[in-house]
Amino acid sequence: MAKQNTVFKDAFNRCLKLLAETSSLPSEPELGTTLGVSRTTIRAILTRMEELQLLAWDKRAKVVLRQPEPEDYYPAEETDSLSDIIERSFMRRILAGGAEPGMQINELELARDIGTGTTSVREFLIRFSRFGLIEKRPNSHWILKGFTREFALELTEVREMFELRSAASFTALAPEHPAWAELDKIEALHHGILGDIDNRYKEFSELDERFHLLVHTSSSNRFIVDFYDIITIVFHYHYQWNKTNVRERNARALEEHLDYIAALRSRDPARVETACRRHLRSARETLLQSIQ
Amino acid sequence: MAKQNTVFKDAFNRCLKLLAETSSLPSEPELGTTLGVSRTTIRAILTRMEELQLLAWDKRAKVVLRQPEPEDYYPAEETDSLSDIIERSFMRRILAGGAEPGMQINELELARDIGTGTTSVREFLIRFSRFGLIEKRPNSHWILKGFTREFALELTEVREMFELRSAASFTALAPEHPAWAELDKIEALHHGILGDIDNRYKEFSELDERFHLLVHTSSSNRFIVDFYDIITIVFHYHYQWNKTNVRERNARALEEHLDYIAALRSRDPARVETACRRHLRSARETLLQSIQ
DNA sequence: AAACTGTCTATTGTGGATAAAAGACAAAAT
DNA sequence: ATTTTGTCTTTTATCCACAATAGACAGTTT
Repeated sequence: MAKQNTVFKDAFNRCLKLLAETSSLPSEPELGTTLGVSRTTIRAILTRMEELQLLAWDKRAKVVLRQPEPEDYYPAEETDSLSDIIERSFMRRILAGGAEPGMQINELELARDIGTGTTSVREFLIRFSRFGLIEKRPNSHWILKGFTREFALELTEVREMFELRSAASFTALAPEHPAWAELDKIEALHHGILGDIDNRYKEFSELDERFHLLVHTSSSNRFIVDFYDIITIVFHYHYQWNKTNVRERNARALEEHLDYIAALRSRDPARVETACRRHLRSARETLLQSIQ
Repeated sequence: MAKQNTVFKDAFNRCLKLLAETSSLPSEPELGTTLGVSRTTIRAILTRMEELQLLAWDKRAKVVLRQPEPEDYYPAEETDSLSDIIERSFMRRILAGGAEPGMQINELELARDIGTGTTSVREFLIRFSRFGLIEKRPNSHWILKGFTREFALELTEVREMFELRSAASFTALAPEHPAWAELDKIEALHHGILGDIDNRYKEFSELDERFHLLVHTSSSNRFIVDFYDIITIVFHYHYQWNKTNVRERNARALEEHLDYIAALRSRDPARVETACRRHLRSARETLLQSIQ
């Protein structure tokens, strides 16, 4: 099947939303910038819109003919990139199906299972290996090192070093640095969620990532920022399978965040360190609890 | 050309050395363990040795017929794995040929240049990307972020955090832990090289890696140990192109190491920290000097 | 003059094919 | 009863082909 046209389908769906809001579409380069794709893809989208009688297209004139209907959209399953599909499949496999440490991982079997070529699986595994959960035996299989207690402890040890350092450098940012404005927005969201915690506690996960990423980014160190990818993926999947006391846990974490944010604002190093340590300790406990 | 038989050729060459030392070779599984390859490869080696009239092989009997000659060996160029070749080629390219930050890296062009398929180049770039020197634009090229001063500073910042932490945990190792014995050996090598520094200063680079890896390993943290790969590759190539004052620099580093080793032995945290910091500072200076 | 479109080329993402290498299993040898 | 060998199957490493996507350039429009 060579390359899949998920980029086209996803951009097409997003373009339908744009189309719903105006009577004519802008120029091809402008659309390309807006949707983050090349002109080739834009032109494919416009062609398809013409076919569906959504648009009358003649050079610069791109007149909207009708509102998009639900059936004009490509189904959501078809817009996921192959690497996302492989990632989800793989994570489900190693988290669900009795993934004992030491287990062998077989590229070919994985590929057959997911219904994809070996090349893509292989590239995924190479990319994934930087998370420290799998290891390659050259000319042979991969080994699953497992989502174990040790893994969680090693991960959080580094996380704590990096976040303490980043939090310290955060206080040194100039007052006009955009990070402070972002911090304001994040704080406001915290209050918003806490004010309606029973209905909105599920929004925490995403906000958590946004907040910690902001802190890490202020280190201006690519290794620290890149490391946060590992945290993200681990917590992302962790949130999906540990559902005990989510509401209470999240409420507590939100309070800790607010304390942490106030400490950052105070620019008092000792206070920042205390607040940061307290929050990281409870985050670690939460993670460890979910393991066994 | 499908897969290259570099595993076979390399193992064959190593097997010739074994053959030179005995009158008959051991069993197939035993050879496999010794050379780190499967029986399939061992049997290919034995077959080849028979063809070259080096060996009379009949089941368990593997009688050496003559000593190997230089022409029995496969040439060294043919025993390098493809990924090693790609790595060297790539590093030469980005270090030599005016590698400005922001430059685009083209998989196809790189592959043509090296004379290999695109898949292997792609996989190399994915693996290499964890070193933070390149970055992928999805559906498009890679971008060289460059071996810049910022890169070196970010690298050494993390290195210092990790090494200080590792050095501290080193002092907590039980006296019977094998790391202490390895430390003894490393210390002896330091004295050996310092005693004949004019002739042996080039041995420093390898010893340096061995010493720091030992320290990092004592952290028992996979992320810290894995990070040392980045240091290794950067210093490896760094040593190849910065040749100014090598003798003096290495002599100084050896002295610093000895001081650092003595501090580790003392198990005095403050002393360890001082010695470690001093050495890391001068290592950073050396690296920075070579950049601009 | 600047931005846009038409057209064409080059590169990336992905499946498939194939030689090399690993490894499974039964029969044979110690 | 192990260990070794012969044979066979499976998997990995690598190249190649091709659709999707990006991107370049010249001609056209505002």
